[in-house]
Amino acid sequence: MPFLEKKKKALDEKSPVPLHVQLTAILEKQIESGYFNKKIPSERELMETYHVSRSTVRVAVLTLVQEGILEKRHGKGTFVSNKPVQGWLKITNDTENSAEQDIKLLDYRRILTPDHIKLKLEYENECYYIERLMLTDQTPVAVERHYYPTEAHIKINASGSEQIISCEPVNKTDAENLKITRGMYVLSSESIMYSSNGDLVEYCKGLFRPDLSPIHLKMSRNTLTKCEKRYPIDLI
Amino acid sequence: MPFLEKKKKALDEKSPVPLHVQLTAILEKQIESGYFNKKIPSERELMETYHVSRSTVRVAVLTLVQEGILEKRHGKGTFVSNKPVQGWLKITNDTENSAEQDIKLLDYRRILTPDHIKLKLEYENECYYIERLMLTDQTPVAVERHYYPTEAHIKINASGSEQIISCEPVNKTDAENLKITRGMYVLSSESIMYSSNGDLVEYCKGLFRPDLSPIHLKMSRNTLTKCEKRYPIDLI
DNA sequence: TTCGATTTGTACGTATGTATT
DNA sequence: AAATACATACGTACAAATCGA
Repeated sequence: MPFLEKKKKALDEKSPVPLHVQLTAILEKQIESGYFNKKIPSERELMETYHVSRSTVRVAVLTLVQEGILEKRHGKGTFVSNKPVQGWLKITNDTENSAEQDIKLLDYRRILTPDHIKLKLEYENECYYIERLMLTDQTPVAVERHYYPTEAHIKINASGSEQIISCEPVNKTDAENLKITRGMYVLSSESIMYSSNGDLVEYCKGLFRPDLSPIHLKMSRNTLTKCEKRYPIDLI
Repeated sequence: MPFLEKKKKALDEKSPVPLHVQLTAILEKQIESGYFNKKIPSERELMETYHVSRSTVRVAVLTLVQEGILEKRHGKGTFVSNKPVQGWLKITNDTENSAEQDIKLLDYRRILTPDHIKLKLEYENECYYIERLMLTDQTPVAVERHYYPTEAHIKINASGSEQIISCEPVNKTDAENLKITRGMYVLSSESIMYSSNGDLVEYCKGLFRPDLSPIHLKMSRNTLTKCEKRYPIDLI
């Protein structure tokens, strides 16, 4: 029987896995569990808690910064990032930033999960449904349909997503909303977002007028550098 | 008149800009100029050359590693990355990896630059033109049209790109090649790739059958994690 | 195969600078 | 002005991977 060891957080110096990797893992778990509200302990505090040097702490923290999980602010501290995973597909309304953006709520209710969504929502029977019309200078440019699991936390930050882009003929209602003729095609974007523990957070399907809102990606060697904005999702 | 100073590479300790930032800039320039063939000097050599500590060298190199410009290999050294920027849009042929991929060359010649491309190719009068048909299991799924500046180096690595995705009605020839009926819509992807010094390397327009090859993006918080493959571009 | 040399990885320590509160 | 937090920079030492003699 082991001694009374309540200090579960301790690094194993004899382990072949490096100290900074162990520390990274501990921090990541604590962050996921919501143990830190927004700010994590300072480098000095982490040094003392885990009996490691400052450089070890810095490497561990840096790893999580690179993964987008933490953010450092000089003179202030290190904070849990609330940068969501969404926001990579920039809708380049040809009319530039000066344009007036607007969102019109078309529908919002709790519904029985449609069959074709069920698979993606992990077979939940009910879900929340939001349908919105996006406008730029009073011109409709997109329709978005969001589906959320009923027990999902509101305002959770997604940590991963998948997106499938295609095009398809528009149906009657959407055509009317987008003010285009029936039979025209629209750009479609299906996206599924996951939380850090793998749960599904949201399924969304967007239909875009290809003439008014193509999808614009800007990339450098390692990352997407400029696809800042998707329409924000503010749950009521 | 300045003294005879051939030693252009020296860091300014009194400068407000950190040493590791200065070193990063020097290395980046040398890399771009092709000064290093593949391997850059070891950490020890850089320490001695620039009279800085190992940690300073490591920070500078790490910066370039994060930007995807360098790659480290334990026990071997640090190397100039040749990971190209292309290869982010994964064409998810619904028929999986097992499927037989094929490319049919439709056209390849030197042409007068079409007007609508001229702007993108920086007003060059002539360019190389390649038109290819992509097939999966003998089924045509996409048409790609590549335009290269005539004096561009072959097999250069792009370091940045922009991509615009939309959809449009297909013309007669493309419809025949893709074996779809005229009037149908296709997914279109315009992409422009730049070299590290900002020169344009390639302009490409791809037309995809939306039913057979939607565009699939997989993302984590900071990066695209799984959009490995675009059709390889092997110049004859 | 073994051994040494080289190179990056890990980890410690110390000191000082700069931003924020 | 002082305390706190991260940034920069120096130093040392040993471990682990690689390669060639």
